[in-house]
Order: sequence, then C-alpha cells, then structure tokens
Amino acid sequence: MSAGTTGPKRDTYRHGDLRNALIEAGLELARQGGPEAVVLRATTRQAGVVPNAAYRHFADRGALLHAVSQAAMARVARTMEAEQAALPPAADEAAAARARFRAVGTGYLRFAQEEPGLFRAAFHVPGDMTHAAADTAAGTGGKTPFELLGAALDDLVEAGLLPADRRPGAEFLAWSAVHGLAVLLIDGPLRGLHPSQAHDAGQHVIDMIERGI
Amino acid sequence: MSAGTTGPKRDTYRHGDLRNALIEAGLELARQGGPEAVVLRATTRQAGVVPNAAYRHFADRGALLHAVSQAAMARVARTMEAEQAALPPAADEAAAARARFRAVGTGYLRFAQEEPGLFRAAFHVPGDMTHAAADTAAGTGGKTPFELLGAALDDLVEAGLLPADRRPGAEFLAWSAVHGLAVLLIDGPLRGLHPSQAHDAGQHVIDMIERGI
DNA sequence: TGTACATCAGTGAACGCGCGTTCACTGATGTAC
DNA sequence: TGTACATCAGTGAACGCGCGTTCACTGATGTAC
Repeated sequence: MSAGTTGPKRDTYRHGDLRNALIEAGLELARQGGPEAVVLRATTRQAGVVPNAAYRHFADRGALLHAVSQAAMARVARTMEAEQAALPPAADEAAAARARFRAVGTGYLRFAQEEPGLFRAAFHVPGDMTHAAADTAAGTGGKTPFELLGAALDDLVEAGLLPADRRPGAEFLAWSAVHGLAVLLIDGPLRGLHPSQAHDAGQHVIDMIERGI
Repeated sequence: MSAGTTGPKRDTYRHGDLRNALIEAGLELARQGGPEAVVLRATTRQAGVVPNAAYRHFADRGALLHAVSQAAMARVARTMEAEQAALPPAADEAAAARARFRAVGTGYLRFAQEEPGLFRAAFHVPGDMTHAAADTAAGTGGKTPFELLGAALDDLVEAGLLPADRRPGAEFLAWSAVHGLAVLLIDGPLRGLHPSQAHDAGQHVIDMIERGI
C-alpha cells in the first residue's frame, strides 16, 4: 500500500459493506462542507476505496448524493423524535399534544443549527428531475420530518387546540416558518447567532405559528 | 475572429463597460442555473471576452459572484417595491399600511417564483467568510429587502395595527415564514405548484404572519 | 469433506473536461506639450 | 491643431487541478457437485 492515503485501511480484499460505508463517508463530507462537498472521488477516498468502486453500488454521482441526502433527512427525523422523546410528562393530553408539536419545530431547528452541512444536504435537490426528491420514507423505515409534523398537527386537532377547518395545509404554514428560520440561521443574516439566542428565536417563531396557524 | 464563439461581438478593442457587462452576464447565467452556474469562464464567454479579462474588474471568481449576488438582491428589492407601487388606493392609512406590508411578502414570493435562479443567487453565501454577506445596500443605492420589510413593520406600528412591544424582532418572524415558503416553492416539496396555487399559499402564509406576529 | 468453478466487488490506469488563475503581450485611448 | 507618449483594458497561451466516468483486470468468496 502506498503512503499518503487517507481513510481507513482494510485487511480483507472485499470491503463487505461498501454501500453503507460510502453513505457514511458522504455524510461526513456533507457535515463539513454541505452537499457540494459530497464529491465522488472524495467520498471513495474517505471510504478507503478506489474512485470507480462506487459504481458497484451507485449508478453515478447523483445517485450517491441522493442516498446521502436521504440518510441526512433520516437524521433530521431522528433528532425531531429524540426531542419529542425527551419531553417531560405533561399535565393533560392537550398540553402533551402542544408540547409534541413544539418539539417538532424545536428538534428541526436544533438539527439545522448543530449540523448545518447535513441539514443542507438533506434538502439538496438537483437542478433537473433526474434524481428528484424521493417519496420514499427517509432512511430505515422511519417517519419523515413531514410525517412527524403532520402527526403533531393531527394531535393538535384531536386535542381541540386547532380547529379542524384550519388543519388542511397547516403543515406548509408551520414548515415554511420553521424552515425559513433554519435557513436564516444557517446562511442568512442570523448566521453565527449564539445558540441560546437562536433557541429563543426558534421559540418565537413557534409562538407565531401557534398563534397564526 | 474564430468561428463558433458565443456571446456578442465587439467592434471596438475596448469593451467600455465590462464590469457591468460581466455582472449582467452573471445574472443571466444565474437566472438559468443559480449561483453555481456563475462560473468565471462561462461569464466571460457570455460577455464575449477572454476569461482572464475578468481580473481587470474582479479580484477573483468569488468577487464576481458576490457582485452578481448583490445585483440579484437589488432585483428582489425592486420587485417588492413594484408590488407596493402597483397597490390600488386604500380606504384609510391603516388599510394602506396593511396592504404595503402584505405587498412586501407578495413581491418577495413573486420574485422567488418567477426567478428562482436569481433568487438563489441573491441569497448565496460562500462557505467561508472570505466574501461574507455585504452590509452595503443591495445595488444602486436602493433599499434592501430587509429594509423594506422593516419600514413596512414600522408603518404597521404607526397605524396601530401592531403593538409596539411586538415590533422588536418582528422582521425575523415575518422573514422566516416568507423565506421558508419561498424555499419550499423553489426546491422543496411545493416545487412545481401552479402559480395561482403558489400565490394562495403565499397569502395564507402572510395571513399567518399577520395573526401570529 | 474436498475440489472446480462462476460470480462480482474492488483495482489500476487512463480519458477528456472545464475550471481558476498566471504571465508576458499589444494596441486603442486619452493626456501633456 | 498636431505629435509623443504613458496608461491600462483586453489578448493569447499556458499551467495544474480535481472531477466523473470508462475499460480491462484480478482475486476472494461462496456454491455445485
């Protein structure tokens, strides 16, 4: 083996799980440099494999990036679920529904702030329709962020906190506000805000959503 | 002159206004392919000039892209102002203030929808701080979108439609919601929505802002 | 349990491409006299 | 008004780079008998 190679070594000839290793490597690159850093050669390099090895598992660079994007989206969803799971017990079902709804937004914003590169990768959409956004659930069978939001809104209706006639389209109102703040925090004028200030801004946006939805 | 060159011809040796021509060419490329299409060689090609000619006017590719980004931002602002200027006369000053506020959001969303490439270019921020977002007014001395939003909110307070204690930070609430919808419309799940549906979605988001701000 | 063999994951080398940037240059323009 | 000259905007050629993708290959693995 030549000197100067980066990435992990292998003692077996075969990798064993290169597909997942490439996705993992892509996630690491995206974490540091966003979706445009998920470049085929760098990804294979990071996985300790020769560039064209990727073609055993992905049709082309776009397919790799797409898989990385889906994996990143799954992490967004997992963070949102973790935020909900960490909620203290609520006084009643209405309070619980409300807290779960807020946790959806808070988890989303927390992920955007903590992992801006992955967040951008998750929402990366290629210019053409060749690899358009998948309708498939993000990652290993879990719910998508969108589904989590929808469920939280349904709970709000069931708890009597949201009039049923306001339910249709409500996910786009909530999503717009929270996603917009996320973008503003990541590379807009709110970039570099102190995490606690960013958290406050997030709570204010969620307040606005609750009031205005 | 060799055959096969693209871009306009010149009969003078000197261009005369290459700096602006390059920005214009960059805007055209951004219109079609977003900020990543504003590549130095393509931009000079489009302007009918040799690649390194750009270095008489811009330090490097980043400086060119930055200038294009500012020009695109100025167009966002101009669209917002046009939306306000096209407003029918209002019954009273309060109604006028409210209409101007809504026009801020509507113009912003209209631009995002009609010129997604330019919209993305306007908000493009390079990964590092080398060419961090300028504080300078976008374009030829006009107001920035942010300033237009701030003025509209001030008018709302003055007209008694927004409690003064809700004014601080309100631009970030409004901006988050509208910007989020813009992004969702451009390359999120709302991509390809019919313009009239997109308009409706925009009005609903602005409704939410008015209620929730 | 042992052997022959097909499979196919990863290798090694190479390609053509467009990119950003550098250098020494040239010749039109505008100013000084 | 005419001439000499300095300026500097745009030219022409070249560089090294990392990229995506292709090809023919090799050899470890797992299956059939």
